[in-house]
Amino acid sequence: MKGPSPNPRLHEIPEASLRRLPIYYRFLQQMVLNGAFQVSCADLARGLGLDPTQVRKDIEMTGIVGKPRVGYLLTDLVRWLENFLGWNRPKGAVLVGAGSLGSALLGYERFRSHGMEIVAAFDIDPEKIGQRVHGREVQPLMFLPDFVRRTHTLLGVIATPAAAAQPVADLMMSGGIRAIWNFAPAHIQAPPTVILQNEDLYHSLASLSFKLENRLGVAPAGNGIRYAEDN
Amino acid sequence: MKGPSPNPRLHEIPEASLRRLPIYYRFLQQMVLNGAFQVSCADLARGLGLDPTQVRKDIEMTGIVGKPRVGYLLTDLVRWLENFLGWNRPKGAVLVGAGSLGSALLGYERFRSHGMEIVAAFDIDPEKIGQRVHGREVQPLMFLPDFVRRTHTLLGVIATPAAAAQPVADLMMSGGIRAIWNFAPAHIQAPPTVILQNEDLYHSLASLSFKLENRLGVAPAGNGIRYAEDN
DNA sequence: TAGATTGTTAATCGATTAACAATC
DNA sequence: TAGATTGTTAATCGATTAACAATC
Repeated sequence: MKGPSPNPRLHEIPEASLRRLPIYYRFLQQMVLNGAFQVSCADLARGLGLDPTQVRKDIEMTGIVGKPRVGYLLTDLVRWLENFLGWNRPKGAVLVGAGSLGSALLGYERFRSHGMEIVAAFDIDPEKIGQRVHGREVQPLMFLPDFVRRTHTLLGVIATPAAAAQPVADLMMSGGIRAIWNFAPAHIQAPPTVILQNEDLYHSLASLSFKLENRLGVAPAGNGIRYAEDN
Repeated sequence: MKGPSPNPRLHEIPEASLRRLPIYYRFLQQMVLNGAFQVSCADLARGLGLDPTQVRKDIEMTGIVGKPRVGYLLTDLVRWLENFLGWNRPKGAVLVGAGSLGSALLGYERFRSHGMEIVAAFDIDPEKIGQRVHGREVQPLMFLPDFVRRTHTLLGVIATPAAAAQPVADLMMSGGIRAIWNFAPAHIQAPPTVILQNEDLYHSLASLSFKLENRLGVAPAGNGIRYAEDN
């Protein structure tokens, strides 16, 4: 068995498929705990209530080869996915914004086994600077570019208020950050060379609120605001 | 001007479009602050660096009618979007899990102006029960079904460890919860009558980690784990 | 062998993008 | 009027789903 071979079409892998892999991964880990030692895509589809063809396509996309009529060796598939996603090679990250969300993120110990380790935290608030949050001392924001440059950190996490997001992103990029995980509810402008991933909760909330009213028919009578011009 | 008319195809509105509306909304609010009073889709596209046709389609989808050569009255469009998304009709929600993430979510005051108000928090940990978090007293988890039934709450937020997610979801549904916003890294099984929205950070991390390595070429030499069978 | 599963190709579906007519 | 923008239809693109051959 070999590691994933260099795939010339790596950039063509659909985002949606990438985001489903952790679902499979978690289910596989559960199977390991349950003492299983092999697994088929059909097992995965059944267990998770997903479309079998989709699961097949997603797994196939990672390049692993299975055995017809058998499936995959469980531990092989788990390690394959870890390697495919880079979860066995944690990448250092800096976090800006030691508020409640930032502190919560600093407490996510399992980020490390999922490809990311937050190695330093920064804030602009003198009250927060110097405090220790989950074992890391909050540093002054102005130290960030130098820190990033010195440590060759490529990943930045933004957990600031909306207004600070763009300046913080600029500061990160000035130090050499190449990928930004943005939790602030703000649109960040960045060159296409920088990977930008937004985790804006209000985006989700828009979808959820809309569905709740329209799919469940929960909206109040009248179903709308009234304008003066209404008759 | 009238509110959005009943649209027989509401369920066909693409998720992706729904999730872009908050981006426009925020930009429009900024424009209001800047003193503008009208706006075209082209303005939005330019300002946000998005495809103009896509912005047009998204805005049109909400059913608002504009004026050729002019666009939309800024305040009209802002209110239209608020109404379309249900953001002017906050829906009560219960939260389970008063850990660091749950506490952070309880602190999001602007959820209320985005369609959701967390009206109660629950936990199973005796240490947490009775504590006040951002003005709400943490109640014993066992009180949840009755609370939900009594208050006709339809929305549930899960911010528990993974293992608790499914039982908590079941408890919520037993009380009448119809939509679940799940922040726990776990796959939840629910009937299709329940709206389920997962905010699993590890899904995002999978995508981010993969892109960082493969789009930026950051993976270490060898680019893979080595198995004993390797030559 | 029979049959379940992988591997692969084709068909469908839906979202994005492009083109163009209508309008103020 | 001219021209920018809305409104609408068509074309493209990509992801999902279906079909089927290969394999152990």
